Amino acid sequence: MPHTLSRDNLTVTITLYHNTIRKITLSKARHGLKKAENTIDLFDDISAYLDGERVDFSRYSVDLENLTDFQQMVLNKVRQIPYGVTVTYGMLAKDLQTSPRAIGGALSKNPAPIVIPCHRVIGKHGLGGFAWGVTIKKHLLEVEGSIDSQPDVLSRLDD
DNA sequence: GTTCCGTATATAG
DNA sequence: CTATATACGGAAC
Repeated sequence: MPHTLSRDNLTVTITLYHNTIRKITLSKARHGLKKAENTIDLFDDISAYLDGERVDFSRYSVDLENLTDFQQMVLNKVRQIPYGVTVTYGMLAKDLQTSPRAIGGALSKNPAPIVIPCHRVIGKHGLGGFAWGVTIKKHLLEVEGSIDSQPDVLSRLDD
């Protein structure tokens, strides 16, 4: 049974298994949906994060069991990217001896956005993709001060 | 600005 | 195994 937190036009749902994060999904909040069950620590951390606090999510464990070795390698690497820092798909590819497309493919399987900060991986030219919509990716980067903040990003665009 | 190709990985048939 | 699809990058036009 997933927990839901909704604020700032952003809805976060979290599925836990014991003390491990199974899945996190992000979406634009729909009208009328704004109940928050802040029953776990992670919600406090995510809420603080969305307030612009420099939160460290490294203490949380994420279930990567059903991913390939390659995908786990990429995601574990991405967890090491510090707050407010962005790298490109190409930089990670060079580091891991693979191709930028392969990096993107692995990131698209990220089960826990924010906790595993795949939004900090961007294209050399544009933002790149984001499984939950590039608008949300842009929002997260603005929260961290990585790109210039613009008013009400999430309600401006669709996906 | 566009289009096209090389690349690595995953998935479907 | 072959074909197809990618959250890319770079060259060429």
